[in-house]
Formats: sequence, structure tokens, C-alpha cells
Amino acid sequence: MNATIDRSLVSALPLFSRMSDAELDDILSMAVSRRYAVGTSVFEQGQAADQFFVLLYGRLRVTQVTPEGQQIIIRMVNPGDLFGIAKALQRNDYPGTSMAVAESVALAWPMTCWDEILERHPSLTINAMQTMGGRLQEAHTRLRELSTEEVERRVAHTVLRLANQSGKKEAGGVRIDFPVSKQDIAEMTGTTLHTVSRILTAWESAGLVEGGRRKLLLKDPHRLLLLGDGHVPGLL
Amino acid sequence: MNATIDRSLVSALPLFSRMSDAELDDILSMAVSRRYAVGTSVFEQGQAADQFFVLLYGRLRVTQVTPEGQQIIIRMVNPGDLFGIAKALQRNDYPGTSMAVAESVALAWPMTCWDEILERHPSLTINAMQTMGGRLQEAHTRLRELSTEEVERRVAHTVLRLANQSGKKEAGGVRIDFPVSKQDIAEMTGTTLHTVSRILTAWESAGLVEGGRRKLLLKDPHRLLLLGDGHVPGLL
DNA sequence: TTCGGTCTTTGAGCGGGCGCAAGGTTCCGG
DNA sequence: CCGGAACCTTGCGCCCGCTCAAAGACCGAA
Repeated sequence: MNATIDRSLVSALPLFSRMSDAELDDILSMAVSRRYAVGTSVFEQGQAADQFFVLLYGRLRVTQVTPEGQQIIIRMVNPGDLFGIAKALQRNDYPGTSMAVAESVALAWPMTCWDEILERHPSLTINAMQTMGGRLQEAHTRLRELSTEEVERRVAHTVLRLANQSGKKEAGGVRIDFPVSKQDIAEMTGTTLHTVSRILTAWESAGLVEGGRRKLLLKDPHRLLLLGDGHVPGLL
Repeated sequence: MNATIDRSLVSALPLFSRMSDAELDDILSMAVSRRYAVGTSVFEQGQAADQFFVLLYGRLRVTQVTPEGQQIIIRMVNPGDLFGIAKALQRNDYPGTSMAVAESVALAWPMTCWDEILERHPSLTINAMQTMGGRLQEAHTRLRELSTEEVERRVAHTVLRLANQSGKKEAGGVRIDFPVSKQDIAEMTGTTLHTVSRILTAWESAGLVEGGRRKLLLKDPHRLLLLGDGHVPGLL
């Protein structure tokens, strides 16, 4: 566990692009890898932010709970993603909870290394900034959707976004390759599981998707795109 | 106009903190300053992103228009803010339009300088990252609000956020010190101007605020806070 | 001062989607 | 194989907040 992480695990990640082997080793020497079983949390909302992470395998769900107890899903963390970078948000605690929805492995660094690493590795700093830029854009997109679109269209966009980030081509469509409940979709979309259920049922009748207990297969992403007709990039 | 910008104009800005005079001069030598009259745009959605900016004086409103023609306000730009950093979002065009709602002055750099400046001035890179972090947090806050709160509460939060960012203490309350229409508030809150008007009228009757044509005075921010009782930081 | 444009107020009506509730289905541990 | 937990479906009624509509208030320009 304390042995230095092998470079090959991360060298292909965009986050570490344009880095020499020596630089990579320097960074990896400060990390440890951890395994997270389904349902266990990597960190929890409000907890002191003493580590930051990169996800190697698996899938995480990042949630926030409002003072009134309502939960929303901020985003899904996919392999290769940097997460838990509270320092970059100028915070000392984690603003949300991240929990494994699939068996996951992540690299963890002490948060005290953050400044040091940024200072020593400018190219990583720039990559990290790009990461944040991408996230900011996604947040703006969701804001626009929540402000202007009706529920059905928002669900369409949400589902298509999931497919773009974590979709797996399969006979007959694109499968969201981790367990998603209707409740999850509701919390990503700003609605209730009831409404999501009704909408998906309708789509299923129309042959657009195929649902199931925590399962989702998009049989016709193209027609969904028309439904949520603003444009979600990718997927054609 | 082409003379190098005086250091004193920016040296106090958090964005340029921890920078030597020589570094500052290096950066400023690449900038030009521009004036924007009320109602004129600094850049427009979709336009090639060839410059990035720092606002010195005034106030800007950043909007996005959906394919269906609906407009939303992404954020207000306050003096000292970095904006138009499309490069950091991995974009070649501006994702929104920024327009002066008050007489404004900004410094402008060619976007081609972006990488060079980041590379030469790590402390600025880190500051820029913090900027983005703050914006990301605000976006998440708004997402949470839009997903879970009712309109009246959202309006309260929006108005309090404005007050924190651009409020000016005044006899009898805190004034939003630039022109805001009900339409603006609606576009920041994800509702219609009608609803905003009704809500503000009710608040006025209750002695919470004092409105007017594109004017807004918060007479009792504390009670508004109770209304939007999740916590907006600051202001006490 | 008048005129046109922009911003605001207020009313009336209706409909999307939420709350509530009950029942069904799938999964897993014992 | 059984029982309980988690997840999903569906019906019904209601209300928040939107749409539509019309008129009033304020502002700057000529």
C-alpha cells in the first residue's frame, strides 16, 4: 500500500498529460491508493478536507444535502477525474459527500501537498484549471436547463449527459454502465422520482429507452436528442 | 491608450496579490484599457474569444441565450473580477454575452497571452484558479437553490447575493448600486418578471425592501435572510 | 411639454408537476 | 425458501407559478 504507485496507472490520463516520468514519480510518491466498496463514502459533506483524489476505476456520486434535508446530485465522478479539491474552492471542508456507486479505486494525496504540487508542476496546474473550467461549463449548462426547460426535456438532457460521460455502446443502444435509480435521476434534474418514473414509462412505450431496477438503456439517443433538442454535445 | 497601465490601478486586487512590481509590469505591458458605455457589450455569445479581461470600474451582466431565445443571467461581473477567460473553459468562443450595466472600464489582453502569462506567473495562475473555484461554488449553490427551493426563497437568495457582491450601505438599508430590473432578477432566479414583481410588492408592504424603476434597497436584510433561511454568507 | 419606449403592476385563469398514498416488483441475507 | 428492504409504478387532487392581458408609471429625447 505504501509502495510508490506505478506510473502506468495514470500516465494516460489527460490530467497528467505533458509530464515527464520524473515529474510523475515525484507526484505519485506522495500518493496512496485506496479501494472503496459500493455504498461507502470517500469523504462526507462538512468533514475537514485533508485529502484530494484522482479516481482510477469505478464511479462516484457527489451529493449535497440542504439544511432542510433535501439531497441533490452535484455530479458523477468518472475514472481519470480529479475530485475533492476543496483547496481550489478556497474551502477547508468538503462541500459535498462522494460515495461509490460502483467498486472504485482512487489515489489520495494529503491536502497539504496541494500547493506544493501546483508550484512544482505548472502543467498539472493548467490541467487542473481545465478540469475546473469544464465543470464550470457543465454547471452553467445545468443552470440554464433548470431555469428554462420543462421537466421532460431536463430529464432527457440529464440522461444524455450521463450517456456521454459513462455510456457504453451495446447491442440495441447505449447503456449507462453503473446503477442509476429514478431517485438519482430526479436529484440530478430537480424533480421527484415519481415524475421521472412517469416520463421513463412513457419513453419506454415509445421505444426510446429500456429501464429496469437501477438500469437504463438508451435505445434511441437520437430521438431523445430531438426531445431535449437544445444540443448536448457528442454521441452524434 | 497604448501607454503601459499604471500598477497602482491593479496592485490592490486579490487577483494580483503576491506579485512583485516587475511581474505586474510584465503583465500590464501586454494589456490595454477600454471604456464601455452603459448598454454596450464587451463581447458577445458565440464570438471568437480573442481577448480576456479584468474589470477595473463599473458593472457587467453576463447572459446566455438559449436556442429558443430565452435569456438567463449567468453572473454579474464586479470590479476586480477576471472575465472572458474562454481559454480556461477550453473554448474558442465566448459562451455568453457581457454587457455594461454601468459605465465601465476594463483591461484587455489578447487571448494569445493567456498561456504565456500563466506560465510566467504561477501565483497568478493560482489566483485565477481560486477565482474559478469561487465561481464553481456559486454555480453549485444556485443549482441547489433552483432544484430545491420555491420561487420566493430563490428571489431572496438572489437579492441577498447581489447585496453581498454589489451592495452599498446607505441610510435605511443596503442599496444594490447598479440598475437592476425585475426582469433581471427573474433571469437570475429562473422565474418570470411578473412573479418577481408580485413578490417584491409583498416585501415592500412588509417593509422589507424598497423598490423602484430598476432600483432596489434592502431595508431589512436580516429578515430576508430568515425568509431565504438557508444561509447566504456575509452581511451578518 | 409631449410623445414613445421601457419598466412595472395587477388581475384572471389554467395546467404542469408535486404530495400523498397504496400496491407491485426485484433483490438479498438468513 | 422465506421475509424484509429497497426500488418502482400509478392514480388522484391540489396549488404554485406561469401565460395572457391590460393598464399605469416613469424616463429621456425632441
